[in-house]
Amino acid sequence: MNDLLIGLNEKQREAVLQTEGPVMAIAGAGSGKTSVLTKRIAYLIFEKNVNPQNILAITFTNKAANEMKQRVRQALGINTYDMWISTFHSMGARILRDYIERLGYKRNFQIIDDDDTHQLVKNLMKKSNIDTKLFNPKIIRNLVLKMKFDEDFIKSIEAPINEVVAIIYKKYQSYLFESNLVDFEDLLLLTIKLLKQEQDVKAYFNNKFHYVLVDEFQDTNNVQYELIKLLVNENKNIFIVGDEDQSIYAFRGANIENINKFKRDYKNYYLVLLEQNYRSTNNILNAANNIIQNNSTRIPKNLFSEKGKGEPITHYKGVTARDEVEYVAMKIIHMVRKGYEYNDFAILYRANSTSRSFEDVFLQKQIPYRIFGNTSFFKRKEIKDFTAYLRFILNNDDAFSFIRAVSAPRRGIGPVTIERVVDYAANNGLAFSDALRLSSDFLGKTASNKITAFMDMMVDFRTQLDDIPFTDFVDYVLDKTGYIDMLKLDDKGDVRYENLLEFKTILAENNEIYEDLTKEEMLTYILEDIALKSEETKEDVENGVTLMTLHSAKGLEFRVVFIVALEMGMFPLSRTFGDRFEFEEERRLMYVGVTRAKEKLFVTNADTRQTYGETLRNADSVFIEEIPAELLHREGYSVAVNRSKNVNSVYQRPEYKRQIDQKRKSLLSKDNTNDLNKGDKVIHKVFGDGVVVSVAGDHCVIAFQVPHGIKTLLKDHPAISKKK
DNA sequence: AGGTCTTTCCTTTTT
DNA sequence: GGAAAGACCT
Repeated sequence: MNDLLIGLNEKQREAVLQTEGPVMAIAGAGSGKTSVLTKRIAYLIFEKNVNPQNILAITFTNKAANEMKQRVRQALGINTYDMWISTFHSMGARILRDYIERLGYKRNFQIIDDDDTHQLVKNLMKKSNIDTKLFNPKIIRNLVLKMKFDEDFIKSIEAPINEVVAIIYKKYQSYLFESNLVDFEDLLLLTIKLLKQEQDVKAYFNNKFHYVLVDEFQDTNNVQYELIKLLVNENKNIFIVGDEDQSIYAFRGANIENINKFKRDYKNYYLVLLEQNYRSTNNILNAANNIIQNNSTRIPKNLFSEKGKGEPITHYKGVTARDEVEYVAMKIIHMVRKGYEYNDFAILYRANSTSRSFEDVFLQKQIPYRIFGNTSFFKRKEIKDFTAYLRFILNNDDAFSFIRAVSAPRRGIGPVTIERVVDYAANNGLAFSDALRLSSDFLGKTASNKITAFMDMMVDFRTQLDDIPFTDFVDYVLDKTGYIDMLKLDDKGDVRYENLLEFKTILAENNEIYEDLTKEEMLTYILEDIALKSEETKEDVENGVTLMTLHSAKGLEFRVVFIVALEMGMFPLSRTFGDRFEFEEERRLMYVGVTRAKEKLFVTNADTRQTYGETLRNADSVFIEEIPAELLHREGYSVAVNRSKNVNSVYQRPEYKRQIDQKRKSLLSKDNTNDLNKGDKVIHKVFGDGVVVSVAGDHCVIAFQVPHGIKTLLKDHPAISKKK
């Protein structure tokens, strides 16, 4: 048994050995948390003879769940197939798949993602004659989602928005139910409803899960907390690991208060503090400690390590954002020559959109990379279209998928016709599928013939699904629907076709995993997987630089980390400037980013950057300034400006000087001069109304209204005009 | 209904 | 600057 504990420090051992009763582990960044979790699972299984099926381990992201599975599998040689190591949402889906009929849904429910809910809310608003200009669908959707968590929430919304939210909430909920669809929130809320309502189901799971482990506890929201509480049985064997400094999901409702709730609900909990860091050098940790101590609401804590000081942190400031990217690429190439692997590098950014410029340059310089994030495979149009077909084949009441499928390619059934089917169903108390079948009763001949033809095709597909292998099935559907012909006219058709081929592979692979199920069940599971794992990457790069958001970097580590686009407005985001709570969350994100680095940290930014197609100058991020100067080594434009000579500076190279001079000239050539003085009111094309704070040379500082904040801009920029 | 041109909106972050 | 929605025409 001692093998298991080798390499653990005393605190870590406590966290592993204290198996009975509630345990709270406060684990600083890099303190070996994952290793503790895995070893705890191993200890339960090997030493306490706990059946793996009696353990529930919950994580936040798929990446974390996969990592834990892999660790358990590899390090411990345990098959994870029957083990419940999953995210909150996939756990919910797994429970609901077996019991959702008790709540009136059908077993083959499908999960719709956030993009879909957005679309749906918008459609419902239009249908209810609500002006989407007056009421932003995105805001309405968010309020509807909040109302799902708590119906009383409506009371806190002001008129007239509350009325809109009330109407849309009702329609949204019944639309999902009628279509047998479930959104991400439902995965948690319906599970809670189920466990509360059906005592035998609750008893089953309480009896099943003897040990519950929750990773990243600081990120739980109230609903997730409630769900955990329902799943933990009277033995209260619950183990939570968390670090309030790494709480970065408040925007999604994460509630640090849950730590206090835990203390109240599990009074005799055992506390373990893991403060020793095994990941980073002290320069990096000191930077992290210095940054995070600027946050007002936290319990002071200092990470320490025995790894020595290490290298200084490098701040590079590029002339342009392109220059910044080139620098990063150059550094990577140099370091690879010195013996680093591409895998050792991570580029972390605040917003997914930043990845684009890195992709461009990496492709050009042939630096292999892996990108995690929203340009997800499963969010691509062709994949969404095709899954819409699959979903509709399984469930003819899924009006949402019908609309998508029937319009790709276009086949003469447009919004007006669909609307009439939906209305007919609603007015006659029919299911959507029945209304489709009865279309000749209420539609013109042309329209109803088209619908009938489409439905016949779907019936055929349903038969073919059982009769032919998945790979052939995909070809069959693509061919019969005319999708292939449509792609031939699309200039991106080739890429789209390749993606669909990739999709075929995914189906084939899953075919093997779910071998003993019927085709329908198989497809249902696969579609569920796809809905929940929106973050799949193209895995084909074995050794590549990692590109990801700071959010998805949590829990990971890299020898070399670049935190990029560190400018006021970019990171921290300008919209957080006015809100201390949000601003401190940005800082925690920075803390997470910094503590990902094992050996070397680069913080980079640029003097000018294209945003919304305009060139802006943003000030350096405060987060750079919060790193003590003695830990920082400066390169690039910041040096050029501050000390005016540095041979390493790319800015010194004549071609860059020319570049930026030209850029400025071209910006100013639009015959725009603004006679601005402190206190003048201005209007900006993108940022709206603002007040001039100061003017210096060709630049000025303008304070814009809340979402935008204070910006430094070219005074004569054509987007700025003075208000009379 | 559907294709093309024009305008608008956009950048949080994840399941 | 680019995607997506809207306007306008066939």
